[in-house]
Amino acid sequence: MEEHRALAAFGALSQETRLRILRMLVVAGPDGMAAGTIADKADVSASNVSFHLKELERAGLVAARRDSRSMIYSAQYDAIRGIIRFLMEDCCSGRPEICAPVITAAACGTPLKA
Amino acid sequence: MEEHRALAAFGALSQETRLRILRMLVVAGPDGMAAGTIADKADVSASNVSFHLKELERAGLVAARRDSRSMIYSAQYDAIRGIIRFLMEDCCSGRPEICAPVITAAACGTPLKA
DNA sequence: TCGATATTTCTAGGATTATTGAAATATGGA
DNA sequence: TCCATATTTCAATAATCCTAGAAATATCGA
Repeated sequence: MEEHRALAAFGALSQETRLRILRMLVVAGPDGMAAGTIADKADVSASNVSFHLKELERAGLVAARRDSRSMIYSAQYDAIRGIIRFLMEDCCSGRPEICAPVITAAACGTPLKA
Repeated sequence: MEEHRALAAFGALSQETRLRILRMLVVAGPDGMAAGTIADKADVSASNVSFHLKELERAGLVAARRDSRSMIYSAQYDAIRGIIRFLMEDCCSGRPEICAPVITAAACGTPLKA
């Protein structure tokens, strides 16, 4: 991931409503959620959710598709992976000891050797 | 890492100059770098570098200490780890398959089983 | 076609953030 | 003490971002 895209992604993640939306979409999975449903659950107005969804889309973190009258938004896992990787490469390239603990410890709750 | 701190960290990382500074400081290691040196290498004015360093400090990504006439700034590895972990927990809690590839693939260039 | 639903676009505002240069503060050495 | 160095603070400006509501667009069903 080039710096330019990383900057956009960090900018998109630095806003409370957007972070909340992205989290919801990650949990929702590939099926995604309709804009209206997102607005309801995130408790923001239609035009505001549209603004933030566009921002997330511009950053490549979500994708949109139309389903009848609804617009369905879904998280772009590749992009999320991209940011994590960007951070890791950025620190690890200089200081591998930074990431090592995260990798061995976190491991997404899934034991690495399982 | 609570959401509040994560938002601040993402905000700090979403600016070109600050991202550049943090990368330099990660490479510099625990010894850190003087504000003036950072300003030179990042090619920004003294007051501007001060502004951005304060922003990074507010986000907990760097720490400052005085050494004679210079202020030495150094990257806070714990905080960097914190963001990576935050992203991983956020996605992996809902969808473990997102992070798995990053963990097995990236691994900071260090083979996991070495 | 008409009306209802779902969402986006536009406009205007207020708020936050970034940049600049000048002035202020802190430190060390002559 | 005085001067030079290193950095921060301040004030003003420019730029960007967020929010809200009204109007516009798209889709569906009657």
